[in-house]
Amino acid sequence: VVSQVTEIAGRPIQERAPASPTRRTATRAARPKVAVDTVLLAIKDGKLKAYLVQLRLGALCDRWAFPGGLVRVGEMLEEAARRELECATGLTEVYLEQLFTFGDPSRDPRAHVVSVGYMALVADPARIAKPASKYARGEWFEVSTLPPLAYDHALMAEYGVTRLKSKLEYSNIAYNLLPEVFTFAQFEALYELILARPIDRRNFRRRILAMGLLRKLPSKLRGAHRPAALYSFNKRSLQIIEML
Amino acid sequence: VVSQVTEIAGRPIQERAPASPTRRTATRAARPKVAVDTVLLAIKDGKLKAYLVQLRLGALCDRWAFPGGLVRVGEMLEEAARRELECATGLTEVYLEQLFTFGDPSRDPRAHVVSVGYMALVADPARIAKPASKYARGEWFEVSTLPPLAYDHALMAEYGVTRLKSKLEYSNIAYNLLPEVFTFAQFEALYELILARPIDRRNFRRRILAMGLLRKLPSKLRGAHRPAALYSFNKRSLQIIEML
DNA sequence: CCAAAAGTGTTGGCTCTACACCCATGA
DNA sequence: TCATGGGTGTAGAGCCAACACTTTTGG
Repeated sequence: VVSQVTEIAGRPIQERAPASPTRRTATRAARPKVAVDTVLLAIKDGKLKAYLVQLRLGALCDRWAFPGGLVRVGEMLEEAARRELECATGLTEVYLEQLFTFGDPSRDPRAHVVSVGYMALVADPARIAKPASKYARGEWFEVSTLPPLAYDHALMAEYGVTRLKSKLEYSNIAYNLLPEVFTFAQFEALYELILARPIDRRNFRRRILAMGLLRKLPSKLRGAHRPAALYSFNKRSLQIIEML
Repeated sequence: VVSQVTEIAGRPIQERAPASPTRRTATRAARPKVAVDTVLLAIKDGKLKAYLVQLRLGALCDRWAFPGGLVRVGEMLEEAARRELECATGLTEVYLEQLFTFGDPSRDPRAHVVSVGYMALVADPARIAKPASKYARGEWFEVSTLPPLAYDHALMAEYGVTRLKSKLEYSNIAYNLLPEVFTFAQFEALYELILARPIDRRNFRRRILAMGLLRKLPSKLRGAHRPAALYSFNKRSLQIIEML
């Protein structure tokens, strides 16, 4: 009943040259497509927010979704995610991390599209450019009150937030959400905000400073009150460290 | 040699390419394909081993690889992984968990195939059937001394072992690697084996038993020496618990 | 009675948590 | 001088790690 011939080795063996893709695909069995989608997160107005875009055209054109699109032949997954993210936001050089791959055939009503979900973080949510023409608009939404989302993007949002929460506890990932230089109060507020629980200031400060993650800068922030010491991360690359 | 019977019979999806500019399929340009590959792990002869298969045909036919293959249209990713795993081993009902998605266009020299990597665990490595005809043979290898692997499967193996190690520390995932009923010594040996470090028996036993993860059975194991109490897991479903 | 694996408690050090007041500045 | 947010220390509890001998059985 089942012919194994098609997939000897589980992979198409007769396709060694991408020379004549058109004619070949015409006769070939339909295959799922590959897309990437990126949950872009940032702190804005004291809230954890996600960036959503609205498609200009198509069946789902009035629904919000995360920026994403099909992966091209010869393209790395992360490269595709960066390309689509830049197209939607103008951002380059963001922190990017693979979340999970969503393959439910019904997640896209039009076709079977397997989507590799990414999480992206930016420190400065204001530095978003107008989206490219394929999108009608883009906007930041508080993650706790997202509008109805296209595809399975609500689930993706959950994965993103969960990953960020847990990674805050065992890595220095927070450096992606803070400016180069910040006060300790900002750092602590970030943790309280995203983990959604109060943190004892004295214990937290003692522990964090003891682990040598931050560098105290000579300058101070002058404002309406007692000046705050300024800090910056010693290493702006991902380190796995128990934070809490 | 191309027979689409499998695909078409399985779940035909009319791909009519709606005029959507975002995820456009209109020209049927070449797209990356989607595969799944599964790192199957088990404890055998007191070692952590992975199951590898050798392809019967194709360019890579003398290289070892993890069981896997292309995802069909309309198929869930995990479903595809189970199908390929059963085809290679006869096993059903294994524990399966998504690891990571590997998308390097050069990972498969023949075509751009994005592969969703899974980790599978079995308690009884002896219960492996002869692989289906597409494979020449299958064998268990110690994970520390794997033979040269096809594709990027060496990397996948690393992801699998790393995931297993870390998940042993914060979940009850071990129930997938032990029989229904076991002695505490077996349980502890599993941890020492996979984490590759000695564990203090008294501290470990006290902590584990205190967290109520295991149920002590009335019977005892009789052998050449002092009989050992038998235990079994209270819940044989994944629980996130700090174990170490 | 011997070999081999199973089973068991205590102590000291360290870490974590709880908790409240003074400080520096600009307005 | 006052309002506001920045900055600091201590003590008690609980947890964790280190550590070695006794028990039970089969041969």
